[in-house]
Amino acid sequence: MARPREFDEQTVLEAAVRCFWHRGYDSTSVRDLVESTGITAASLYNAFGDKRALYRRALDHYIESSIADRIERCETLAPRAAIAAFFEEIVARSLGDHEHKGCMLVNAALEVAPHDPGFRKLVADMLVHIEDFFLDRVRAGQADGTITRAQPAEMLARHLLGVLMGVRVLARVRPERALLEGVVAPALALLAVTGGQGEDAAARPQ
Amino acid sequence: MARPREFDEQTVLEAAVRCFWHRGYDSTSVRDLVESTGITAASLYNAFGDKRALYRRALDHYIESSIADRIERCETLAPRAAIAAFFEEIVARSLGDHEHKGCMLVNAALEVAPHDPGFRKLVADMLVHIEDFFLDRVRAGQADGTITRAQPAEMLARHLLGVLMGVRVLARVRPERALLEGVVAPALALLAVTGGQGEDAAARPQ
DNA sequence: TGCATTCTAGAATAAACGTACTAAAACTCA
DNA sequence: TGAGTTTTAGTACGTTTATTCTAGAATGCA
Repeated sequence: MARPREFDEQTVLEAAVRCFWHRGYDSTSVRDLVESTGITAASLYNAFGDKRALYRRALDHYIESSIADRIERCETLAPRAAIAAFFEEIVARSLGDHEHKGCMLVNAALEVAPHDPGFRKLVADMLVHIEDFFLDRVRAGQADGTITRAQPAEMLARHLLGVLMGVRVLARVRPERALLEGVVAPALALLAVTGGQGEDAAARPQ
Repeated sequence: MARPREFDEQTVLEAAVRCFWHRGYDSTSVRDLVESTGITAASLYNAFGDKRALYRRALDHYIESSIADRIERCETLAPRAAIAAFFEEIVARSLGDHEHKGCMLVNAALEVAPHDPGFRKLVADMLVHIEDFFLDRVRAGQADGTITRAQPAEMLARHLLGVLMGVRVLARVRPERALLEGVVAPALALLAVTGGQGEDAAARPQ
């Protein structure tokens, strides 16, 4: 009934992610996007609306392919292992990120979320989702005795979320292994069952 | 010998800080700066060079008046109190920041530092300075027995720096007291001397 | 084979951008 | 007071921005 697209939407989206991830929303021009996606501005506007809508699609794509995927891979592991694996992957990725792109979600949290309610909700919801992953694993660990009950699961989960954000920020400016691992290690140690005060109450499950 | 300035450089700098802090570097136009500082573009270029140089001056001013000042106020307190007071102030400020401006240094860490070696060094050095403040207080606490020796001071300091960055990011998207305090509380609890394993070696100083 | 539709390419648009220029005004020192 | 200097105010400059328009090419269905 009509002429079919010559470009693959998925491929274009991935190129857009690369652009926005690397330079952020404002510093990425439509010209950059045209060059990097290989399609013309007209096709781009026709297919995605405007620059902001394309950014939204790119961010969604990043979240799905990067974050949601990582959570899915970790959430089936044993509690402590899940959390440790999650952070190990983050540190490894951060150290391998020689362009200092960081995490596109964290970048969005600082660049677009504070001034745009739509994006703010998107980012906030995703942060809740990550927090829920931590919460689920902490609760499971507290239930099976592998994670301390000296502090409420909710608090530990929030702490882990905060540490995650911290690693993502620091990695963009000081991508040093000792620093990033130093940030994470105490958080993991904190989860350990010490046998000291506060653990007694946790001796009997539930 | 010449006509004196009609504007006060300090006042202009403070207005520039407000602009850049609120909207970041890219989203702040020279017209915004002209409007907000009250001086003309010519005066602005004459006095500060170009937009980037003005941003640099504004960031320096922010660092000096906001961060360095806070560290100065806290570093004379007792070890645990210093760290607790530091975070209390951060959380209070974050919750009172209804424009979601966050911390200008953290914003710079994500917007300009990754692509500009000059700014990257400035931000990195400042992060080291904050880390050193934590390190100094942790060491003092370990020396007088008020902070755990279960983990090396360097690691605890790095962890605290990471948590600080995390709070600053989260506050811009989810400025909820429970969340921010939940991020911080376990970090403070971590510093406590538990009397459990690892503390024995710390019984005798040095 | 044609008609309707939707694609592509590239030029064109208007607004906003950082910056530079011109001229007048205001000050200090001789 | 006048020479010299630097600040002002306002405008103008050349880019770059996001977006749209005008063609023409390519397809599916009748």
